[in-house]
Amino acid sequence: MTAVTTRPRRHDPARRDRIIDACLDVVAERGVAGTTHRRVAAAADVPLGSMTYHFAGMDDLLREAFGRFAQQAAAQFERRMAEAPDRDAAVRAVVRLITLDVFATQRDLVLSHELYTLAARDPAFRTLTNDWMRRSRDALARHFDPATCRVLDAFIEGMTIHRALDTEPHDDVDVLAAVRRLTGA
Amino acid sequence: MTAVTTRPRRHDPARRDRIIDACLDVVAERGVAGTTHRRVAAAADVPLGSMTYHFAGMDDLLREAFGRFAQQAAAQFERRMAEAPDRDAAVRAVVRLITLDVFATQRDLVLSHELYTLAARDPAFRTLTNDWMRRSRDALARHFDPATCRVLDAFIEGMTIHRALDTEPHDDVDVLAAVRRLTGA
DNA sequence: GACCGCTGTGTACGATCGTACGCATGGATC
DNA sequence: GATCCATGCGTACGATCGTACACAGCGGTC
Repeated sequence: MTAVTTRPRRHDPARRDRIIDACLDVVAERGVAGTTHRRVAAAADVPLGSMTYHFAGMDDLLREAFGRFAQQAAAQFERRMAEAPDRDAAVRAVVRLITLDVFATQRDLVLSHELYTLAARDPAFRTLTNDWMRRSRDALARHFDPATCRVLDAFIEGMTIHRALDTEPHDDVDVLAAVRRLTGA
Repeated sequence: MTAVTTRPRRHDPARRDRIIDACLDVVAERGVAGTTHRRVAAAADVPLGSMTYHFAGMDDLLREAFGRFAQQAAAQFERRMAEAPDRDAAVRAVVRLITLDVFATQRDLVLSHELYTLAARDPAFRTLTNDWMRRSRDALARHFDPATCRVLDAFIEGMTIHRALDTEPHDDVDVLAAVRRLTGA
């Protein structure tokens, strides 16, 4: 019935993108466990039928969504590191990444954990995290040797997680000292 | 009908424990997303009704299960560190933790990630990770100063994750060097 | 040994899920 | 402007979920 509403539906290339973004929103809010086709469709304001039309299934959608997330996170990391003119500036950039930048928002923290959780079980998602890690290390490689890049990247990871989950106050000076020691600066 | 089978059902205190352990098994295998009352009941070999009898809901069960997991993981960490007689031995113990011990099994890796994911969203689970982190730091405190304990704990975390997710070969010598630098040894 | 209350279980119900499938719709072709 | 076909949507179905609730059966009490 009705059909009185405007129908500019034909050929909307942004629709698929909107679904992917909405999927990340739903995952951030309810977790992968609580992410359903219906909820994503509602968040993206598309009909339920669009879900199975654009994506083979939930796994397919999640792969695309987290691919986009990892891509954006890596790009942001690269941008931050590219701004550092020299080694000392790179050290301070790393400290800044840990103390406030990357997972400043609860959303990004949750999404990265959800991705790691998927990657821990599913090799398809592990390629996403591997690419992300490689790009991070490459971004660091402009200023540090390969072995240092590896441990430094892991250190950033661990510090970010701990600072996000820990309720106790943090001392940024300690982070700077640790990065200096780790990089031999 | 039937009722011919033996029925030693009365007062089985191990049943509740078995459900908790089975819950961890199911989570490790299918993720929190795929963990249902029915699957846990089947894994624990208890009737479905037992689920709601022993636990208020899935959240309640997960809290207990991950509480046990975090408790066991912390105890294992403490045990490993307690074996180190001096500072140098502690450094080598940390390296061993990173390179092979803690998350040697895929199961533990998956479970810890699932816990972090829950903690990132739910404060109730965050207290579990906080206790775990505090115990880890306290175990390290026998050999290192507080600031070092914090960054070292985070480094262990990050390295463990990266080594578990990364497909490239790892160099344990680099890890030793990094821990030495980080601890000022 | 008859009775009773509590512990634990079986089952059924309503909600919600993913997915298949028929059809509306609007641009392309002549 | 009539026809056709691919794109995209609405809906309905079967499966599976969490949970409520009636009741079975054993240990304690007299």
